[in-house]
Amino acid sequence: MTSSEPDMLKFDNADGKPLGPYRVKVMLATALPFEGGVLDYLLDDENTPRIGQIVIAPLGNRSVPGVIVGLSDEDPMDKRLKPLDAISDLPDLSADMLDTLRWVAGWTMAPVGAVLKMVLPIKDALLPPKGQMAWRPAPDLSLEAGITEKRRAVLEVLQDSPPMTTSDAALFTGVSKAMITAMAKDGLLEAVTINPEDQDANPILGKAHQTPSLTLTSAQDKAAHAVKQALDEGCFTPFVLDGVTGSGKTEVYFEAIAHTIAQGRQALILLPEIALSPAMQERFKARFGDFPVVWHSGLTPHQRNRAYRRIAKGQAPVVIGARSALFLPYPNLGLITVDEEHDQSYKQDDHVPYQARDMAVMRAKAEDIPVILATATPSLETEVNIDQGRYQRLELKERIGTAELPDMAMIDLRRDPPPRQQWLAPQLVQEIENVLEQGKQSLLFLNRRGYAPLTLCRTCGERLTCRQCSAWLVAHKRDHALHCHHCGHRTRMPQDCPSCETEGSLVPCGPGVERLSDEVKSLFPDARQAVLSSDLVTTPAALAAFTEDVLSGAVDIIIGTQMITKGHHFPDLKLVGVVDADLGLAGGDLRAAETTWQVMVQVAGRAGRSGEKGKAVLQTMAPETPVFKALMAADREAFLTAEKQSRQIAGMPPYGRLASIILSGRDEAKLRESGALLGQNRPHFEDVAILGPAPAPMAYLRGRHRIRFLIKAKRGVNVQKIIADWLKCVTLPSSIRCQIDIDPYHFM
DNA sequence: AGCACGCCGACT
DNA sequence: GTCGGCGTGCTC
Repeated sequence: MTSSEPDMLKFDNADGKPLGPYRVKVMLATALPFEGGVLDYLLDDENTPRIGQIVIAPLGNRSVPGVIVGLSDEDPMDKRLKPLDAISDLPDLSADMLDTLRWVAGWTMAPVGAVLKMVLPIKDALLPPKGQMAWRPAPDLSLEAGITEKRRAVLEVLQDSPPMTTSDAALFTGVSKAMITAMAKDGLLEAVTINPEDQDANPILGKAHQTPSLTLTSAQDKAAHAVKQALDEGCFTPFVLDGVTGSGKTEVYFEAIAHTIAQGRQALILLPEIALSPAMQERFKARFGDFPVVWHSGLTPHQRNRAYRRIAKGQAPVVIGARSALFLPYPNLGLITVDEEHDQSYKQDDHVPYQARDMAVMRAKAEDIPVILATATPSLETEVNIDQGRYQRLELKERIGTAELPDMAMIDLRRDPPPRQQWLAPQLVQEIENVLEQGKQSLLFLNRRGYAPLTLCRTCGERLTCRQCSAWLVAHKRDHALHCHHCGHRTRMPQDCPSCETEGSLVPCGPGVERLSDEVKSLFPDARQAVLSSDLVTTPAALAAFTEDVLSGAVDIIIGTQMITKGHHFPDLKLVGVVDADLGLAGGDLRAAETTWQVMVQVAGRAGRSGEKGKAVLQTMAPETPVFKALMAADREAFLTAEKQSRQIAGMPPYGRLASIILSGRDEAKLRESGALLGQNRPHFEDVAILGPAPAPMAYLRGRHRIRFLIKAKRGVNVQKIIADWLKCVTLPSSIRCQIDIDPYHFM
C-alpha cells in the first residue's frame, strides 16, 4: 500500500502476502458506555480491512452496524474474538466523516456510537437486497401451440417488458397470480433473477441541470450567483438567504442545487419534518422534472432501505429530508440547504441532543462545501453570526409580484375583551365578518391543540394532571378524552371529579383549536371552516385534502396551530387573526420573544399574497411589549437590537453558553440523594455558574422524577470539559439516568 | 443503550 | 400454576 492511500491499512508483510487474519477495531453504531464505543473483532484473510469500511458485527446476542477504525495490535488469535457477521458493499466512510462523528460526539457529549447510529441507522440497508425471482417468456416458445387467449396476452406483455415478479406480472396483465405460476409450471415462462436495485443504477435527475431555469429577479440572481461561485471555488461558505415570505428563496436555492447537480455532486435540503409535504416535492418536480429522494420518519421500512442505499451509493443527486437526513453517508456531498433555519424543531432532544442547523454548518465545514440557511426571520444566533462576519447574508428584499406585506393591527384584550368563555374580541369578529362579506378567506392562528388546555373542578379546585408526568391534561372533544401532550397518555374524560367525586363539576378552561372552532361555528353558522392541527390532520393525504379545500375556495375560515405556518400558499387569504399572541411570551423561555416574532411574521406572510393587501390582527393582553411594538412598526432592526441587548446583558446564548444536566429516576428519594451528591462535588470557576439541583422543567415525566443542574458560562469556556471532569468524580447508581444537553432550548 | 437473566405480585 | 414487572450485569 502506498502512502497516497491513507485509508488502506498497512497489512502486507515483506513478501507482499497478506497478514491475516486481522484483529480489527470496530466502532459500533450503538450507545456503548465504554471507551470510544470500539470493540475488537476478527476479520478473516479473505478480506482486506480499510479504515472507514462499513461492517456488521455481533454484539451479545444481537448484530449491529459498525465501521472499521483501525487494526488492533493485540493477539488476533484470541479465542474470545468473534468474527464479523458481514461486510457492507457500500462505499467507506471518509476519514473526514469519522472525524466529524467524533467531533459531534465530543460537542454533544453523547457516545460516538450513538452518533454513528445516525449514520448507519438501518442494518438491513448495509447489504444488497436479495435478488428477486422474476419471469420472462421461455426462449423457444411457439405462440402457435394451442394456448388460451389469456395466456397469449400475458406472454405478449412480458415479451415487451423486462422480467417481472409473479405479483407484478399478475398486476400488469390483469390475471391472477395463480395463472402466472401455472404458466411457469407449463414451461411457458422462464425464471430469472433480477436485482431490485437495477432501476436505481442510473441516477434520477441526470439531466436536471439542463432544465431551463426560471427567470429570476435581480436580487434572486445575485444571491444565486454568490452561491454558485462558492460551489465553483469548492470551499466552505455559510450563506444566510434572508427574505420575507414570497420573496422567492426556494428558487434561489433550487438554482444553486441545479449547479451542484451539474458538478456531479449531491445536494441535501433539510426541512422541518412537518414541511416535508407532498407540495414541496411537487414544487421540486416542477423545477427539476423528477422527484427527489425523500428522508423522514414516515417512510416504510422498504422505502427507507431503498432511499438509504441510493443516498449511500451516490445515486441520489438531491435529498430532501428532516434533520435525521443530515448524518447519512453521502459519498459526494456538494451543498447543504437548511430551510426555515430559525425553526426550533431543528433542536430536538432524542438520542443525541443536537441543533441540526449548527451541525449542518459543521458538516459543510468538514466537507469544505457551501451551506445555505434560508429564512424570513433569522434566529438570533444566526443574526449574531452574520454580525460577527462568520456568515454571509444574501438579502432578498423585493417581494415577488405586486403582493405587499399585510397591515398590522393590535387588539388590547384588556380594553376590548371577548365575552366570557369566548376568545375572539368583538373587533376581530367584525373584521372576520367584513372578509366573509367580500367572499375572501380568514385564518385564525392558535398554537394549542385540542379543546381546552386545562380541566378543573368547580367544587374542589383540582386540576387534572397526567399521572406519569406533571403536565396538565388537555381535553380533546373529538374522542371525549384527556391527552397528555408530553407522554401521549390518554384517558376517557371522567364524569365526576377524580379528587372530590362531585358529579359534573369539571369545567374546561381556556381555548384550544377545537374549542375555537365551536366558537366560530356559533358566531358564523353559515361560514365553512376547516381546522388544521396535528391531531386532526395526521396523514399527507389528509393534508393534501385540507390544502385542496382551502385553495378551491371551499373554506371561508381556517383555524390552525403552528402546523399552518409551514410552507403553504393560500392566495385568497385576506385576514390573519393571532388569537393569543401572548402564548409564546409566557414562562421564562429564552427564545419566547423571538418565537412570537417569527410566528407572527410567518403567519402574517400568509395574508394577501396575491396582489391585494391583507391584514394581520394580534390579540394581546400586553400591547406595550417591545416585540409587539416592533412588529406594529414593522421594525425588524429595532426588535433584533433590543433582543440582542437583553441576551447580552443576561449573558445568555449566543453571547454566553448554557448546558443542562438532567438526572432522572423512579425512586424520588434516591434521585434527591444523587442530586445532592453531584451538587456537593460541583466545580468552582470564576466564569461559570452552576445552578441546581432544582426540579427540571418537567419534574415528573413518563414515570420518572427529574432534577436539573444548569451550567451558565462565558462564551470562551469549554463547558464540555468542565462537565466531563465534574461527572468523573461521582459515581451515580445505575438506576439514575444522566442526560446532558448542550445549549438546551427548554429550561423555564 | 439494549437485552437477558432473575426473583416477586395479579391473573388466563 | 404462569405472565410480567424492573433491578443488575454484560457486550470483543
